[in-house]
Amino acid sequence: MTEVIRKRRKEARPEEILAAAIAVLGEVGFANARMADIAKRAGIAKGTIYLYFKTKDELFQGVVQHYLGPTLGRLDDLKTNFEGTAAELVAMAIRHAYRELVGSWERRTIMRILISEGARFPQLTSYYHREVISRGILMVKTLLERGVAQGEFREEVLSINPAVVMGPMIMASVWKMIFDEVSPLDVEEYARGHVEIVMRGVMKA
Amino acid sequence: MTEVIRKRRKEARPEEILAAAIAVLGEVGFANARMADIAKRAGIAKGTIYLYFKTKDELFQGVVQHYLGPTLGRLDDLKTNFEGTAAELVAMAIRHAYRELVGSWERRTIMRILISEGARFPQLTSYYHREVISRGILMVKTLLERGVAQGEFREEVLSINPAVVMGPMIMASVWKMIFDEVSPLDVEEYARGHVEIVMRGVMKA
DNA sequence: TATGTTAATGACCCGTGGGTCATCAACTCA
DNA sequence: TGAGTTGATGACCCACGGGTCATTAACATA
Repeated sequence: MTEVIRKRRKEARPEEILAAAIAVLGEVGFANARMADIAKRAGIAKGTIYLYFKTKDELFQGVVQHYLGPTLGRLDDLKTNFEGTAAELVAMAIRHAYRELVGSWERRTIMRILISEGARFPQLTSYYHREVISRGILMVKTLLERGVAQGEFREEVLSINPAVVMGPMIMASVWKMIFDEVSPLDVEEYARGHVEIVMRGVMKA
Repeated sequence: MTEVIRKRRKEARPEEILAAAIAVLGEVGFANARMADIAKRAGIAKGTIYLYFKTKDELFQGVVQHYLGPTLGRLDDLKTNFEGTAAELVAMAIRHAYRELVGSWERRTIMRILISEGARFPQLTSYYHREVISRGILMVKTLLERGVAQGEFREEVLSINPAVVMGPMIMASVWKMIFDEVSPLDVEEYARGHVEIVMRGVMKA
């Protein structure tokens, strides 16, 4: 008869549970993730999760907010504080976005689950769109306009859907999620290609 | 007491079931798709599905093969039979790919489910990679080489990962799957932007 | 019309997993 | 140190859905 040892850690629990949750979600997806497995990974009993999150759905919502929150806003700083050519700024922004979105296993996982389960979580989908996608698009738009204003970029680029510029990044994210085993992606090299083709596609001369 | 009317349609069943299956899969995803719903949509009883497909997994495999099969190979014809500038050919290839992949609800659905459930179907994932992705990449690579050989494209483009060129298309696909409700995508206009930026990014002068 | 064959049915079985709650133990404070 | 509070536990409950199979009815054949 071994004694059952319990630990009371009201403060630390939520974060521990979120960490365990995204780990399991990333491995097997939302539908295949069992609450019991998340609990096991967090080193607690299943019931404990329900002390902090009412349902599985709410736990997922917690995961999204926790791991997406810190990203937001950083991009904005870049563009206002930077002095230099628009070209340099664009290149820097793209690399930054790769680091934040493609380079983060957690954020790739969130994106993947929103792709698969998005219809069941419309509020999270629009949250993601509002906080990540449309911010990114706005940023691209702003940078392109700046480049045109400074005479570095062609004027026609203003008629291009800014999402096109972000496109290759999404592909890289998708690739790392599903094809990396069969054919690993060198993100560094890929990102260089992305910057290169965008720069050329956008600049005058 | 209404009579139960049964129809015997051994030949037509598999295709009817596959059609019902992809419809349901596209609406709710693999994990949330119930065999009973697929049966209902096909106008048959649940047990009937199992006369033609051993398991749910196998049914999904059938869906992928059925709706992906016809795509393959068409792209190849394009490049061998076409006489013209490499630039025209690239533009045409991109537009063609949009029509085939982004424009088809069924193929977007398959891609979405492979993203979410890919880990559970490694053989399907590698099938998709082999038959769709790496073909696309090879095609891009070939076209770029041709453009360089004909002196239309810059030589540096050969060092760019061809997947970058396909990237925006993947984004369009993802977008239509999850964000179209909150912010609908004009695929035509988006594709034009894609062609434009790639052409500029790739051509000399 | 009778008989055999087989496509089709749907009630049923049962493993699975989200969610509950009576019980317990860690900690507090008097 | 004893009573009260509350974080933690895990056995249990039960809805759900994949898969089965005895039964039924459509069609062929003679």
